Amino acid sequence: MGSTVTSTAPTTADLMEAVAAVGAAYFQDFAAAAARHGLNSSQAKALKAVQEPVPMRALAGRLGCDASNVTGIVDRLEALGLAHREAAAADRRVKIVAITEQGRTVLGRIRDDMTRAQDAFASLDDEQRVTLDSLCRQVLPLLLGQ
Amino acid sequence: MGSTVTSTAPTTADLMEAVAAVGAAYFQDFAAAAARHGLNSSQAKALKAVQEPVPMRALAGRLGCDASNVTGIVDRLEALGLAHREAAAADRRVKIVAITEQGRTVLGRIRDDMTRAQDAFASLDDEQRVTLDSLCRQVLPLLLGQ
DNA sequence: TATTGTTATACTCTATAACTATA
DNA sequence: TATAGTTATAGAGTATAACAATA
Repeated sequence: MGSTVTSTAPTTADLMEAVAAVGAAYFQDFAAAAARHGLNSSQAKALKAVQEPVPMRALAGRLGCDASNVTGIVDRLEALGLAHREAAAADRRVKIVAITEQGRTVLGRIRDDMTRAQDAFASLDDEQRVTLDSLCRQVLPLLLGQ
Repeated sequence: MGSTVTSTAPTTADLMEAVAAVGAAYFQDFAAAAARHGLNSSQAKALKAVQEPVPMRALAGRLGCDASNVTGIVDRLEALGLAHREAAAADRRVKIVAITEQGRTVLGRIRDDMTRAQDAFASLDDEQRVTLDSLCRQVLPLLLGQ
C-alpha cells in the first residue's frame, strides 16, 4: 500500500458517523429484501444462522435475544418451509434447527435482492476490497469489547 | 496510494457481512451510551438531529419514523431539559425543536461514553482514516439509492 | 381544502415468569 | 436439582386514523 495521505485525515467522530451511516443503510436494504420474501429482520437473520444446524438455545445466543422469542421465529420459518426442527439424538430435550433446500433458495434470493448493497460493494476495486476488509477486521474486535 | 493487492480480494458478500458487523457493533455501543443518560436510541438520535433547530415534521423525516412518534420523543427530551419547542414565526402551525445548553452537554457525554467505538476508530492511523472515509463516501450514495 | 402537531388506538417485537419434559 | 423448549403475559416502540388549529 502507498504511504501518502491524499487529504486531511478525518476525526474519530467523523469516522464513527460515516461507518454508522453505511451500516444503517445496509440494514435497511437487508430488511427490505427480507420483507419481499415474507420475513422480518429477525427471521431472515435466523435463516442465515441455521445454514449449519443449530440448537434452539444456541440460536437465541446468535440472534442476541431471549430463548422464548426463538420459538415464534422458527415457527415462522417452518410454516414457510424454510427450516425444520429435528430432535437431538444425544439429549431429547434439545431441538436442532436446520435449513431446508427451499430455505437455501430463499436465502439466496434475499442476497440477490439486496441490490443497493450489491451495487455499493461491487463497485469497489480489488485494492479497496482488501483495505476495507482489513480495516473491518482491525476495528471489529475493539468494537465488540475486550 | 499504493497499487499492490497484499492479499486475496474478499467477495462482495464478505464485504457486506463485515461492514454490517461493524455497523451493528457501533449501534449497540451508541444505544448503551444513550441509556446511561436516560435516553433510548430514538431519543438520542433526535437529540443529535436538533443541534440546529428543526420543525417537528422535518425531524420525523430525519428519524425515518411517523410524525406521531416525534411528539413523545420530544416530550422526553423536554422533560429532561435537553431540548425545547419554539413556535415558528412564519407559520403558527409549526413548532421548531431546538437543543438546550444542557442538551449539548449530554450529547457530548454520550459521545465520550462510546468508549468501544472511540477506541476502535481512534486506533486507525491517518492513512487508514483517509481510506475508510473515502470508501464510506463512495459506498454511501449507492447504498442510499439512486 | 390542505397541512402541522397531537391524541387514541392497535400491532409488532422483545423480555420475564411459569410450565413440561427431559437430564 | 438443573436445563431445553414452550407458553402466557406485559412492556416498549412504532404506525394508522381521527382531531383541533392554522394556512
